[in-house]
Amino acid sequence: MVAEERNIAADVLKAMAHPIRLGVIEVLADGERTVTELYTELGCSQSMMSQQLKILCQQRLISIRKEGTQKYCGLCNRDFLKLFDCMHTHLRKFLHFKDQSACFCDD
Amino acid sequence: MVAEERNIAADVLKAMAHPIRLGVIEVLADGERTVTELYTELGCSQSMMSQQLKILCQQRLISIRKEGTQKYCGLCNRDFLKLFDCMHTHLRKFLHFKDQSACFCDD
DNA sequence: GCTGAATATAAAAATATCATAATACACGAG
DNA sequence: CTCGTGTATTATGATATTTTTATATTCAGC
Repeated sequence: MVAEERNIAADVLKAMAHPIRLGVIEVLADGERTVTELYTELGCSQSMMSQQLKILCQQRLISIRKEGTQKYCGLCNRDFLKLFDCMHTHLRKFLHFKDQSACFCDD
Repeated sequence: MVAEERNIAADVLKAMAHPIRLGVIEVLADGERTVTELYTELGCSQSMMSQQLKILCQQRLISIRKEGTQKYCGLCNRDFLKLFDCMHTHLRKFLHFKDQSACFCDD
């Protein structure tokens, strides 16, 4: 990866690096949802959800289609779902270390 | 994933979501490096690198071992390297859409 | 103990992100 | 046309990240 690509990749990752936005991706893995369904299911305000969806959409992580007065959101790239598997494994290890206070760093 | 896990996962992703930190992971995929090698290879200041390495280490993405006056950095979890494959594919699509101005969003 | 190389920390200014509240827009039903 | 529902935008303050500069620490060799 060349430097410019890393800038773009960092922006994509940044778009995923938020609890609500991660939640959206996880929920959408199960299939399309409307905006209302998303903010109800994830327990945040309508405004908050709208803003987070915009960020995900700008990085082409989700797509949005209009149907009447509602909008349906879906995943653009199911490939990134692999991330959740890696993350699960990582968190197990990470939390394990946290419990044991066995840290590689000195913080 | 439950809400608390998503917070932690978001922190891990945030640690990756930076051009230099992505570069570090990419370089370390090839094998251990000293701090000096890293900031030379990636073209940033020593101080900058030291700070970024700390962030990666705190999230257990890299490990650091001391040897004399130097420190050697290595990957903790090669599993996340899959991300670079996903990202490559994604960037190809993303840049394609950018070129074509065929955007799902209205920005 | 002194020096130099490798690395870490602190402080600070610029910028970005987060979260909330208020308001605006779009559209179908009646 | 008006009303209600679904969604978007804007403004704002609080907080966090980024980057640079300056200084500190650590340790091997002399």
